[in-house]
Amino acid sequence: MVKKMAVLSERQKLVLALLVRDYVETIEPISSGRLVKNYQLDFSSATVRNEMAVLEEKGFLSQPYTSAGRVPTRAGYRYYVRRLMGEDQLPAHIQEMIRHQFYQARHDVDDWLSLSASVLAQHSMGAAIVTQLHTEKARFKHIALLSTRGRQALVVIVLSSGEVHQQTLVLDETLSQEQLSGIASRINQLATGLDVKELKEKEPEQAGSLLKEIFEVVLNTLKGSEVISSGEVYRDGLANMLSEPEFSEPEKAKQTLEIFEDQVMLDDLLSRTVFGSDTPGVHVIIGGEDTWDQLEDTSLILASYGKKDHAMGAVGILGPLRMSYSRGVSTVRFVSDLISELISESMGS
Amino acid sequence: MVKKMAVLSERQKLVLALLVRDYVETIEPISSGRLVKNYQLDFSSATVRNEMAVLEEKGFLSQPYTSAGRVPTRAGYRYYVRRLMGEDQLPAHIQEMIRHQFYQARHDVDDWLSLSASVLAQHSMGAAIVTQLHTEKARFKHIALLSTRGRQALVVIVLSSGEVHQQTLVLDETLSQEQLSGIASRINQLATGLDVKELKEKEPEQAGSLLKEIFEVVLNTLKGSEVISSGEVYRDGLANMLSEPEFSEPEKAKQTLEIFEDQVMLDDLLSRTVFGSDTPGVHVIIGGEDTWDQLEDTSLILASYGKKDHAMGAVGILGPLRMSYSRGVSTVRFVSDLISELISESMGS
DNA sequence: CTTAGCACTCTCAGCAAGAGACTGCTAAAT
DNA sequence: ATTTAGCAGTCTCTTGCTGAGAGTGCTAAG
Repeated sequence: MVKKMAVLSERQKLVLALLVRDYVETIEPISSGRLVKNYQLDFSSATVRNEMAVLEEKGFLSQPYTSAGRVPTRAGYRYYVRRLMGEDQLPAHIQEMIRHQFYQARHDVDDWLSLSASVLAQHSMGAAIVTQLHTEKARFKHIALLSTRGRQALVVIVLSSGEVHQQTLVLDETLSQEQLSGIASRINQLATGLDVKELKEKEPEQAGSLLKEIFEVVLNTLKGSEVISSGEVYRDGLANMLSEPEFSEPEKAKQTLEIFEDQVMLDDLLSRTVFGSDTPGVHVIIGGEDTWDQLEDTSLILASYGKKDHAMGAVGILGPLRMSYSRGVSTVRFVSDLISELISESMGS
Repeated sequence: MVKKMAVLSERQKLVLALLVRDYVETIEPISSGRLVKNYQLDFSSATVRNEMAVLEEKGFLSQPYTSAGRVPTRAGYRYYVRRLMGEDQLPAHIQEMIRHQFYQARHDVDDWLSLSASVLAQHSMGAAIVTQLHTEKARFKHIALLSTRGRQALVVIVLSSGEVHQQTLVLDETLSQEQLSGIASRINQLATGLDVKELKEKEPEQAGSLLKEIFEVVLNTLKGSEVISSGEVYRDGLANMLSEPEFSEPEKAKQTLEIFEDQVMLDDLLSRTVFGSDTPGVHVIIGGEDTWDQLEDTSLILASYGKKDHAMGAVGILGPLRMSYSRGVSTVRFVSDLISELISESMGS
């Protein structure tokens, strides 16, 4: 589905671009005079007014009330991001700084993700989300059973993608670590390398209820992993986002917070954008794009990380419509590339 | 340190109690007349006014401006919670409902915790925090090494308390699951049942750099577990809290959010209250209690769960000063007792 | 010690007036 | 045909004022 986009003259594009940039900084309706003065345009404010009127008619600008300055509409932001916004690189010294932080957490992959969230939050002045997830057709690789305390046991399942699932079980009776290890190695012998279908055939008929029970857990894990769903989600910078003036209205703040907390929404969003589309790179979702009503006043900048054929997760930031898109895009791109790089490096050749 | 508390007449206590309750519901300054009318007091508004003046002088009430109604101060809330508030039980049908939810998640201990957060958030209309943590002197119990993908490996360490730690490592070379299992069982033979000190003596001199490296990880884990620190933290109901009118001022909202996000603060708070004190039960922290400046406009209701000698974690809710303390306390108490019960049950005899 | 009565204080909503900020339009200039 | 200066018109925002209402503190009587 390709949307028809109105054709704008060069000067109209210029006016729109300047207006968006200025508005993002000042959060105040921008007047024609201001634009001319601030950017030393070589045409007059009356001309700008005429162009603004056209831009308004095409739906890119709006006025809070008659004869106030203009404000970009959702469509205005979209046009700006897709056609007008230059693609800045993140300044070299900031790149260096971020790299440095990552190399310090060299040994723990989970740390990379939570660090990413923190870095994104910091550099975007907004809220950040980082997910783990799995899209590859899953095969069973390995299971470990660990006795923790009393009747509790921890089940850790590793899939061929490298993804790890775990779950605490409460058993019917207390079992020693040796007994659990025994069960685990039986399952490992039985199931290594199999996918869901193959696994189902091997299901033990009546081989002791516990073995069967744990087999069930494995099966469910594999089944569950066929759905695109983010596992653990790292969030950061909520406070940043809520200090944006647009969220001083409690209603909007609440709305946006619910998105931030709502895993289901997030999964839907990711599978329909970064993971659903075949164009790689950074995706910008502005005001819900007429698809997600709840996101009316929120924009997201998202990107996947990991290899194309088995993407491993997504990173992104979340902010008001009026956010610095160019800064955001370059930050998200840089971080997602960096994680991809670190991960592929750590996977050896 | 026992604080001297002003002595109040019975009638003053009554006025304070009614005022707090009424204010919590209405969020409006309470006038003398209103109190008399609403609760059919058998003395006049003038009398109430006199009592209010006394209460104000003692620091329990304040006026937003000359001749408006009265509002409780932090000290007022404290006196109310410690001396005046009755201890309601959670209504039976709600207890039943919550129990039901928990029994549905019977098999996964982690689910209990995230469910607790959700239940607390729902029933308190505030934000909820649930932590895992460890206080017992830790001994090593078991380790598992799992090959995930390429050079990445997952280290899972179980301590004698039943606590589980895990970490992803990036190895120098790709190792097979068999090789990793071999290393794990060597460490298990070597270290099972030992504490930090004993473990240090057994440290392998030069037995292959990988074995040594993983041994380091075990050591650090044990060391780390001597500090009181919450592990994973479950949060819920943020949106609830931010829809409270007192947080419509962005500054306060931000302040409180930072607490919600700040792990260090939370650890400090917990170790100095629920885990630091020898009185068991529910702790109410009102407006930071002159100790935590950031909590000026926030109250917390906290309780630990698990057995006394090896407490396993804390649950709590977080809201504005003007929160329903009696409801909150009974909810937190019920949930923490319920988790304790479920856990001790699942630990067998 | 309690209470009725009253003067006083302070907020809040409403209204009017003036200033300021921009726009839209028209007519002249390029 | 396009651009621009000029100007009337529109809308917001601030300020000051007024009257109503709510609630207190004080005083003097019960």
